[in-house]
Amino acid sequence: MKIYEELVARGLIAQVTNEEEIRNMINEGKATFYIGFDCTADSLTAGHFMALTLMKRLQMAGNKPIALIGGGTTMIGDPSGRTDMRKMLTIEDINHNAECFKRQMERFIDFGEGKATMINNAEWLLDLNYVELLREVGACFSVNRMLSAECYKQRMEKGLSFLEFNYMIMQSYDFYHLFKNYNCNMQFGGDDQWSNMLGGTELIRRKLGKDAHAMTITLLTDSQGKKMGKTAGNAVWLDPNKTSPFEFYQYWRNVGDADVLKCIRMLTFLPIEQINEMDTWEGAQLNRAKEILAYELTEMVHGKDEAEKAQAMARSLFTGGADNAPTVELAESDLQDGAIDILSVLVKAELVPSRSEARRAVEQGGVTVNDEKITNLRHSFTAADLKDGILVRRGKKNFKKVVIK
RNA sequence: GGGGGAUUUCCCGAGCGGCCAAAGGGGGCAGACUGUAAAUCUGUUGUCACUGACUUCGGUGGUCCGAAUCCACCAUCCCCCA
Repeated sequence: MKIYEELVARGLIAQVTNEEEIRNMINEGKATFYIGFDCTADSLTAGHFMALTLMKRLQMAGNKPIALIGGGTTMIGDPSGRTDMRKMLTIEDINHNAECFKRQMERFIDFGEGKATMINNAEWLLDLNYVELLREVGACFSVNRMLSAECYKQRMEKGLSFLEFNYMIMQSYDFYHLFKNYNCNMQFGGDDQWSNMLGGTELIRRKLGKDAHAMTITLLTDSQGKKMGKTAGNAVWLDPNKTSPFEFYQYWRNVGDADVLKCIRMLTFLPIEQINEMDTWEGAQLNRAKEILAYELTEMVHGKDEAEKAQAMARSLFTGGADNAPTVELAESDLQDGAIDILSVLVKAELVPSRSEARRAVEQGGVTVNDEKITNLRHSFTAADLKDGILVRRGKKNFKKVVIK
């Protein structure tokens, strides 16, 4: 199976400008393509991860990726799919974020000589001259057309600033620039980027009279149509300090039944045949598939050691013992009169954000210590109790081992 | 530039001068049922020294025994006209 067919089989392709040409080009390893990453945070997210795997797949097929860091475009802020304006970031933040992105990407993509390139569009965007740009590029865009673009639709009701309106032009200019200077003939991106990407191919056609291509990746959504890679509004980060390997593992371990196979297909590098076999699994058997998914992804992002640790921790936790639990150390000074009450323990272990929540958790029967339910709010522990450590658990999935130094 | 409207707890959104820590929904958390899933049901959802106290309703002052509610100014956003 050729790469293009594989991408189709994995359900990764959403839209393409010209299927025939793109298929031939990437199957023969002749594409030089780019994917842009705006550095709006100091870590990549699970969402970017899919783009990175795509980059890798294409690289393995002989194509040449360009990872474009959006140091310049981030100054503008992409309004696509947003209902309100992004917070404006300072140039320092953007540079810092770009650095973080760079480090994370290097783990996945081989940027060795001639294999892949990483560029920052700040290099050319920041020096643009306004009037020159208007005459050079602005003349090629029709405001009427731009306004009808899908990515601005939502914003037409709530308001769209001129700043953000220009995002499409910046992104188009990127493609034009890369096409001219790096022989980049194709752009990939999330499906929400489609209109921005077409802006680029259009610009290239107008300015240079040549064809460039664009292809979008299916947005990873769950069975209810919600974007995946988020928990309660927070992104699942690739940075282990922002989302621990265990949390990362658990996120994928807990995806819904309806979504497991889709995730495995789209995100992992397991052979298609193997995935198709799993397709027949159902019911509780899917739990096995979820473990595979979680392990595979954690391994790619955090390495084999971390993946194994996370898996062992998850297994032991849910089957009784929990030797691998994250440990919290208390000091002698945390005790009062030689003891510490359960509420304080919960707060100190960061299992709850406040004593009030600790109280509620206990009152509702959600707190367990060494597998015994605690119902007494005043239940307390002495230094002797804590010497060997106690396993404190809030709800089913949050737990810490608490020990005294 | 002129006129009008808005700003409430994580989000949306209701709020009469005292009965407002503030309706309702969403989301979150916990419990039951399960398979660490989904759906469903129940409870809960400002903080603390928790049958009580304290801090919240864009900001700052003011009126009043008492203000999310009234007044003044400031800030931000939206709409209409130009």
